[in-house]
Amino acid sequence: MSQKPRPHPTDAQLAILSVLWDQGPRTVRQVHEALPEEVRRGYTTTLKLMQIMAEKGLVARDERERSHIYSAVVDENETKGQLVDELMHKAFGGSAAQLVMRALSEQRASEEELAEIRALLARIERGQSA
Amino acid sequence: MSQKPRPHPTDAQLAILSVLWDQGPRTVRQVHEALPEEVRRGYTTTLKLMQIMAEKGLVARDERERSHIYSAVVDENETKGQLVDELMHKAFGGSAAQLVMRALSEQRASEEELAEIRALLARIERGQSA
DNA sequence: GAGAATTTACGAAACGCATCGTATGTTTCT
DNA sequence: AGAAACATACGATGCGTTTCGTAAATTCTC
Repeated sequence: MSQKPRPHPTDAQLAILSVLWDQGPRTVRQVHEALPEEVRRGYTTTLKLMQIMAEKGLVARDERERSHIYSAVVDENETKGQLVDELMHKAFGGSAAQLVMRALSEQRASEEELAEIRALLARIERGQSA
Repeated sequence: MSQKPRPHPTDAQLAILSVLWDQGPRTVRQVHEALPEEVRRGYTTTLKLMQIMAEKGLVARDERERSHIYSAVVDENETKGQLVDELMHKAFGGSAAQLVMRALSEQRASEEELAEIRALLARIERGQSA
């Protein structure tokens, strides 16, 4: 029950993970092409990053084919939760409410999104306890 | 119309800014002591960081006294908004709702906080804000 | 006034990460 | 077979940040 020393993903790594989360197991080439232009560099850069990520256990790779196939090891929700948690503590003293309020002020959410949030609130409220 | 190239604060810098936001203008020594133990290093480290932050315009300093007095230049809300915005784009495809929902799942908010959020939602809904 | 304490300034090292060039090996194409 | 395309491996470099040691100046204390 010792906490794993989880090195949280950097920006470049997160961009790669996002592709793998979205599209499932992919080759370096496929990931490279799928990266948003703003963050896409040379091919070997993507390759190197993914190799390092494999070393760190962020992704796994299947070497049976010539073009290795990479897949995300870390869980999408867990990772995003970590990032939120981190920001929450770094900038909002651990208060979820403050972060939420800032987020809602930052960018207008759509009607559907607002409805979703309201539903979630209701669910939390109902389940409350703790 | 050109956006200022705002170099957003790093973790160490954010910790310092947080002290200045909380406590107002302070000397290096005061900031240093106020830092949470987990992030506090040597005194000259804090000093150097604050000097660099001054160069970058994140903080201003008043040199009239021997112990210079530093104060935050960047706005608290704006900076936190930036950080939220950044995470929102990096990890949630720009969707505020997704970030909000993840944040609410991450850590239970208190009754008061939930009420605040509900109120904010209502306000957004009604007035469309802006 | 001498020595301790405090402060700023500054240089240097350590570190992590991103980026790329190049080498080397494999597959494909004609 | 030979050439071109493609893949991995790996070393090297650059960059920004953090961290600290040390020097120099000022203030405080006795």
